[in-house]
Amino acid sequence: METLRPACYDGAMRYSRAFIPTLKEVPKDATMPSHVLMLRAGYARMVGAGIYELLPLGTRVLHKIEQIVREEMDAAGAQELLMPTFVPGEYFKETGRWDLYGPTLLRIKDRKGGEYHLAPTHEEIITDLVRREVKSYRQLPLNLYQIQLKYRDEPRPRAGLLRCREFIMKDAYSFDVSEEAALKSYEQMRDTYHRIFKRLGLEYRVVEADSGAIGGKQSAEFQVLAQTGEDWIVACGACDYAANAEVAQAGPAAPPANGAADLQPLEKVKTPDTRSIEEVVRFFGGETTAAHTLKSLFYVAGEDVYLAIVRGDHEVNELGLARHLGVEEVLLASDAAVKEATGTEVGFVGPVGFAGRIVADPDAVAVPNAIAGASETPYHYKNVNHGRDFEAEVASIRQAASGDPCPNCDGKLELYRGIEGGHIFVLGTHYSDKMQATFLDEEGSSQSIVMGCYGIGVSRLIAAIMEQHHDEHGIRWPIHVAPYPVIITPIGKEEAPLTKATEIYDALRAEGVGALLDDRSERPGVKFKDADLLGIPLRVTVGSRGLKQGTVELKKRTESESQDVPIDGAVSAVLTAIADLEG
RNA sequence: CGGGGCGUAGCGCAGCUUGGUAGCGCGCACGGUUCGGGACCGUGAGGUCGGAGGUUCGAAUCCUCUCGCCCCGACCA
Repeated sequence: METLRPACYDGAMRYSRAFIPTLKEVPKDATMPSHVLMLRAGYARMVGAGIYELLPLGTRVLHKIEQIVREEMDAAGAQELLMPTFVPGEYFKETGRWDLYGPTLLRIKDRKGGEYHLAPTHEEIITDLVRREVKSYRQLPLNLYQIQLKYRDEPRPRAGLLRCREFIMKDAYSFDVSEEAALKSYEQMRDTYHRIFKRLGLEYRVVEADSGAIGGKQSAEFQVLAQTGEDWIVACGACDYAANAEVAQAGPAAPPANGAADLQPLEKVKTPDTRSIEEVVRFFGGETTAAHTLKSLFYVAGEDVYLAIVRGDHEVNELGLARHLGVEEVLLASDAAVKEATGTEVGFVGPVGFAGRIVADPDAVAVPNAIAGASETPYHYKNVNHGRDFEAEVASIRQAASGDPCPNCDGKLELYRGIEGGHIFVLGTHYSDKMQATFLDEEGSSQSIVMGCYGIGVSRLIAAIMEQHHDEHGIRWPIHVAPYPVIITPIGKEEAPLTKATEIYDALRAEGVGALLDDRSERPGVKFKDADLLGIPLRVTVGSRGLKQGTVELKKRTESESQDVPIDGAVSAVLTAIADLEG
């Protein structure tokens, strides 16, 4: 048992000497559970927006998580290294990301005016290292990782450690001789991440995702499920399909109930004060629902304007639209731009008569005799039909929603909120081509190294675990990440409880268990409240009452009842309970 | 970037409308009583009222600018 226990289980501590500044009241700037709890329980403090200091308890949790990550990464054959956070700008300039990253990149000038930045990620830096040192296929494959600070000047840092401008990330990079080999590395990292997330005690889903600014071809996110998460993900109740809502595909939605399937003649109706779909539905009344209407949105990409059409009860997936158009991103046109392009007030634009490029979702073109803006204020058309009244490129550009059919099976999609805890990518030769990171193969010909990259938001996971593991009294750490697995709480004013508690504490230390001994001269209620707030998984209560009967109490943080154990058996009972919680 | 809210003691807040000695609770220090789920009494320490400028005999309070923090939205027609 001793050999299985990581070294960081040690570091037993007397509470009276510990720096654990707890708060009785909820700090006014915190709203999310993890944010409130990390402040109240004395795990972290804010220095500036999105900039935090981890106090001793927070640091211990961080180290526990890091330890798990290291063990699993090392087991997968990855090797830890440490790159700088303060880096010359030339590498990002080489791949174009100096400009691409925009204001999110924290730029610094040195005394000579040289341009530097604080690294938001390290593809360029590590690719540079590898291109200098790796020359032969014999040196591959390689998987290198680090755990260190990252800097991103987020437009809106929020929710404590969940979205920071400075945060701790585990970033790994794989280098392979071929696409197939790279895919194997990717699969191996996926397996490794599964082991890590399970050991961290997290409920999560792996979802298809957009690869975003990192660039690359395939990626998957490890989404920690939490109502407070920023991301929307959809997952099938019946099969494995799961995706970030940004990229989720939905099967065709059920068509709207519509008595008249025959095409009716187009009809223009004066519809004052009907800017929203809701208002349009109310205006037409009767059987009309949002699914009978078409939502027409103008998007701008560069100099071009596009009209996107989705069914009235659906939302445009902007990422999907951008992908269809083959552009980096699309922005919803401003009211003024819409008026300029169409001569119509926002709320009355529609596809009929629009001369530009129209992209319509399959569910939208499937609506017979739809209601849509007439591109004339204040009018709508009734009985708009695709193919007769307007022509559009048909492409799936709507967001998946709860209850949509699964694209892979007969099941239904369900919508969840998630916290992006990890993200793995197949990068291909995106960076190695730009930076000439090549090797000589068996034939002696030069090939681009095929890359993958794999990130885990380590400091974010501290908060993510808290989001999943807390109750109204405080945190409930899974044993593997708890700052201390057990707290020993002597109560009563006599000598005996403290003496006995100290004996147990010393015995546990000797077993390599990092216990917290609450030797403060506080009243029992205070100690119990603090123990619950801190979230220590096990509590041993040593009171004069129990001592008279020769027992102490052992209580799990997740259970309301404690059990009496004989004094002499206390240490082994704790060890058993730890092993039990460790699963 | 846009919109909203908030900056007064370590934390949570009142005072501001109607300008005139800066307050309350928690926490902290000391003394006493208490002691199995955040006790009680007494005494005390602790504040450039986010910052700058202005109006005024006088500004936490009125005016202007500025900085910081939190939340919502990323304009869904």
